[in-house]
This record gives sequence, C-alpha cells and structure tokens, in this order.
Amino acid sequence: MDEDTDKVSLSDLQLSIMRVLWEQPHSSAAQVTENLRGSRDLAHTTVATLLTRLEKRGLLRSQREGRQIFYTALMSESQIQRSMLADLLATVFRGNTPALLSHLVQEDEIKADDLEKIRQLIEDKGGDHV
Amino acid sequence: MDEDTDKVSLSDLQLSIMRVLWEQPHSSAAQVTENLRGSRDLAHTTVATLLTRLEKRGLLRSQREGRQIFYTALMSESQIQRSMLADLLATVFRGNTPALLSHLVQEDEIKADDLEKIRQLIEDKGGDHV
DNA sequence: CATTAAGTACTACAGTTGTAGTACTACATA
DNA sequence: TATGTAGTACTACAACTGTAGTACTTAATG
Repeated sequence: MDEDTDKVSLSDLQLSIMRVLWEQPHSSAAQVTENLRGSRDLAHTTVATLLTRLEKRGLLRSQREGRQIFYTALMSESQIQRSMLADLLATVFRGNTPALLSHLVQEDEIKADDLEKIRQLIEDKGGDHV
Repeated sequence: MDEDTDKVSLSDLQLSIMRVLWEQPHSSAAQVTENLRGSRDLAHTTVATLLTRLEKRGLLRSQREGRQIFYTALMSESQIQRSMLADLLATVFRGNTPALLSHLVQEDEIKADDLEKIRQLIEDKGGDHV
C-alpha cells in the first residue's frame, strides 16, 4: 500500500502504451505495436523495451504464455490521471486550485453550462457521505 | 511568436528556480542559491548550471554586470501554469475537462462554495467580451 | 602591481527516456 | 529432426536532468 498509490508520472509515449493496455488488457508487444500503428509508428522492439521498462516500474504485470508475454496495466487510467493532476496541482500550482480553475475558464474549458455538472458531481459526492 | 507560446514543461527543480526569479527578478546565481537554501540545498555551481540551461532553453534572459550575471524569467508563472495545464489536459485527459474536474471534486479540491467563484470568473470573462 | 576572493564556464557522470538493432530461444512444421 | 519464424532479451546510443567539481577570469585591495 505504497507503491501503487505513489506519485506516478508518465510521458506521452508511456501513456500511449498504457492506453492500449487499458483498452485491451492482456496484450502482447506485437498487439500493442499494431494498435499504435498510425498514431505512433514504432519498431516492435521499441514497444517491447517500453513494456519491459513499465513492468520494471511496477505499472504493468506480465504473464508468459508459451513464447509470448501478455501485459496488463496495474493502474487504471483514472488513477494515473488523478495522480498526475495532483502532482501538477501541488508542484506547478502549489495547491492553488482556484488558479487552476481560473486558467480553465480563461481557456474556455469551463463554460457556464458546466457549472451545473460540477454542482451535480459535488452533490453526488456529498450523497456518498464521505 | 512561436518559441514563447510553445509547450513548456518544467521539472520540479526547474520550477523552483523559476519561482525564485518570479519573486525576485534580476537575481544572480548566488542569490538564487541563497533563496533556495532550506528547501533545496544545492551547490551554487549546480544552480549556475541550471540557470545556464534554462537560458539556453529561452526561458531566461541574462544580463552581465561586471563579473556577475543576473537572470530574469521570460515567462510568467501564469504562462507556465497555463501551458503545463493545457498539456496535462491534452495528453493525460485527452481534452476531457469534465473528467479533470471530477477528479478535483473527488479529491475535495472543489467545494460547493467554489462554484460561486467559478461563476464569477466566467462572468468576468464574459464581461471582457472575448 | 600582486594576491585573493567571488563568480562563471566547462566538464563529468549517473539515471531516465525515446528509439531501435542484434542475438538468442522456442514453437511449428515438413 | 532440421529449419524457418515469431517473439523476447540484451545492448546501444543520444538527449535531457540532477548534481557538482575543477579550472579560469576578473574585480578589489593592500
């Protein structure tokens, strides 16, 4: 209960790999390479290297089946998002959430219509009675 | 009109340096080192190296005065924040702002009271008539 | 003018990341 | 059983980052 919940920071490329695994768990290097074709044209050995490294970091689990190795993500996309957002908020914004929100508003990422959704989120959460 | 507005991504350490320069523009390496003492105890040569690298990246401007060099940030904290938030939103959340907001709510970063502030922000922005 | 002190420039080195090649292994199939 | 082939393991290398040492320069001061 320390390694998983830890700060995780993934590069763009690493995220691409994870994303494939989130969509299709239990994928082999070849399958990941294939899935990435078009957006990211990488040599399959490159993908294999990336997978190995991610496993070493404890983000993936591998299962050997015959000559093939299948990988599965150990953290969900949501967990990664949460971790990386928390990190950004802490380091770049130094906990200043309003500043972060302000930027989103400024960039037109939050529109007036969204307020109702946010309120709903908060209510749902309150309903959970945390 | 391409280098400044570009994607900027700074590490924690790099941010610390920038922060000093935001608070006290026109600082020398020694001054930055001194400012960082306590939170980050770095050799002054380390700080000098960092400053040089940041300048090479175009994030700082230097002015020599006698034997000393004074550095000043070329991007504001706000610009960096905006850039890095936009990057996170694009890569980690793939543009899914509601997901990002949802995480903030879940983490108790947005409380019911904040809604009014957000609304205000949006109104102010509308007032600007962009 | 000689010496010191402060400060910068250059070099270094290990760890991570992006990227991929080469070598090795094992399954299938003739 | 021999051989091709798919797939993994290991090695490599450049760029960037965290970190700092050494060498060089210049201002000050006796």
